[in-house]
Amino acid sequence: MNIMQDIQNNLKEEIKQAVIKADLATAEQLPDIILEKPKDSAHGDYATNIAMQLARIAKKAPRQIAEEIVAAFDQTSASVTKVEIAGPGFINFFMDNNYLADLIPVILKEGEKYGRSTFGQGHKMQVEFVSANPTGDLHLGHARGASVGDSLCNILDAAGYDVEREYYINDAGNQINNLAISIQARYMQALGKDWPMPEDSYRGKDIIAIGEDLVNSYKDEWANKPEAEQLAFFREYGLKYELKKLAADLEAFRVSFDHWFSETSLYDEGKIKPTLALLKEKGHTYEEDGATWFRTTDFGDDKDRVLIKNDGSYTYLTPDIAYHKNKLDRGFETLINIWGADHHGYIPRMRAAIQALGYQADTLEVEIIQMVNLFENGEKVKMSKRTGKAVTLRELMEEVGIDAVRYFFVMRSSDSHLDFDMDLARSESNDNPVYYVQYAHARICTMLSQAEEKGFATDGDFDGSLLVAEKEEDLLKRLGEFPKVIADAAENRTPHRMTQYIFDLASTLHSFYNAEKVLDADHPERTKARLALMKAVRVTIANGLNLIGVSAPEKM
RNA sequence: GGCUCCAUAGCUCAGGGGAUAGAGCAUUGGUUUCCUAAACCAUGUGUCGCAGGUUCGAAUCCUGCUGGGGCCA
Repeated sequence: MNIMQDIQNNLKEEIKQAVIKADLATAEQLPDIILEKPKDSAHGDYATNIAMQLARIAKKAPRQIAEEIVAAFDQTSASVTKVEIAGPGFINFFMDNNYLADLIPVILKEGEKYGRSTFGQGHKMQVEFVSANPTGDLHLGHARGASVGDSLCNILDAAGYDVEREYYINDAGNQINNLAISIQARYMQALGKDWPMPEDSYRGKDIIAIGEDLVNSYKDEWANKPEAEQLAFFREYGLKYELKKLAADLEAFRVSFDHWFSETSLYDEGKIKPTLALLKEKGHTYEEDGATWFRTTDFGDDKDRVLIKNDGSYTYLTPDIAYHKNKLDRGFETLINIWGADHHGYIPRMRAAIQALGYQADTLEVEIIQMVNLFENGEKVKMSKRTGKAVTLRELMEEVGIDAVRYFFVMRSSDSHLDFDMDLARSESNDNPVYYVQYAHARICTMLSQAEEKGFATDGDFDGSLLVAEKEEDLLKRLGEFPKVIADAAENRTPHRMTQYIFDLASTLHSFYNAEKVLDADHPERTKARLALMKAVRVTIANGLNLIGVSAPEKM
């Protein structure tokens, strides 16, 4: 049930009828009625530009058309109290807002389900995100990807899509060999040996810890074994250790995956060769210079790509194609990959692969997450991956708290660079948007418990018609928008809109709080109605916070 | 050199064909015998990077240019 949607659909239908009745256009000619919410409330609750759009079809001036529509418009059945024509031909509608209070029982009944809809119609999608190599700690970029990906999944789910979250483990490539030699070096160093870090080694703190762990468990047992045996062991040990740590860090960050997919399994289960054979069979490959090429230029890539190098080994692309084929074979209708900006160049060839496999190009969507810069004391924090001096997700969580990190990373549009202000995220002040929103929630909780203490009735029927103050109407309107905000954020893959919404809702609540008194013994009935409204706001803020993985504290 | 993201208030950013372009912060002033002042109210702020084009209408769409980030060669 979605009251706001019903009201809007009804209004659109009445406008349509009026246009036809006024003989301005036939039902076939009529474009979709667009209702927008004017920024200025003096322009009504809704406005439509239909008169301007019809100017060409009806061959009349927009304002003239608007006059005729208004004359034919049935206000009563559209729940409209006033209609105005304004500007170049906008028709502004002022709604009879009595229905608004009806939202409250609906919200209270639906509780944590409020906001959910069937908008996505169970469309099967898979979101692959983070997918960091198991060779080190998660850093800032992964953290942003994790926040955005998880929030997006929550939002898609709430909007009625059927979503699966997947993490792709790059456990087959050369990076795992580098992990093994890095661990070997740290192990030897932990034994007190003079062993320099190899050229391509990983230098994160986690690898040092692994070296020390190994010495504690095995003393120098592995130092004298044959090289190949050593490296195989370090490889296996390191992979297990890193994966466990990745999962634990993500879990702490309130991100969990439905499926961890191993690259190695593609080899073990023989998925690579059939994929290559399929591409060849469909005529998308050719041999040149001893290598096998994929003709991605047929699908808009700027040059063809090698699949099998002349030494017989695969490029990175080959298992990735097999992986995406596997995803599609699993029946997902849409694949969303969330990648860091450094991978954007990879999109055309992946898209080409999807098409070569016989799917529409837009079956694969790639959301690019732009870079994060960390600021502390007004200065950019310098980072270097090579030397292991990157700030890790775990450090960030400990430093500023999970709620702030999650909120800050979804606060901005993904395609903007993000300046992460450590001092702001840490600050327990009104500058900090996380606290601002959480405080609104806590504030309501306090009111509700005070109400109990003071003996106000907090349950049962209430008279919604007593909610007539301007700030009450503002709150109700915002509450009603929630399901649509979720659906819009899902459809456009823009989780940052959720932070905007809950910030606005919190702001409206704070404003109401300062203007009106809720607990008022002189007006018991109004108090009852306001308490019901407060509960509805509390539910909605909590649901909104939950969608972005931020807690809704009862006390602050 | 190719590709890509970005350019909007002093700062950080929303807005992605519609009316007088918004928010937070910063500035200045005010609000508490009263439900949490982590709050509220008031206050000024703009060549929407530049130039063309499409449109009844462009910050928004298209092209080019400039500047910055990133990736690739």
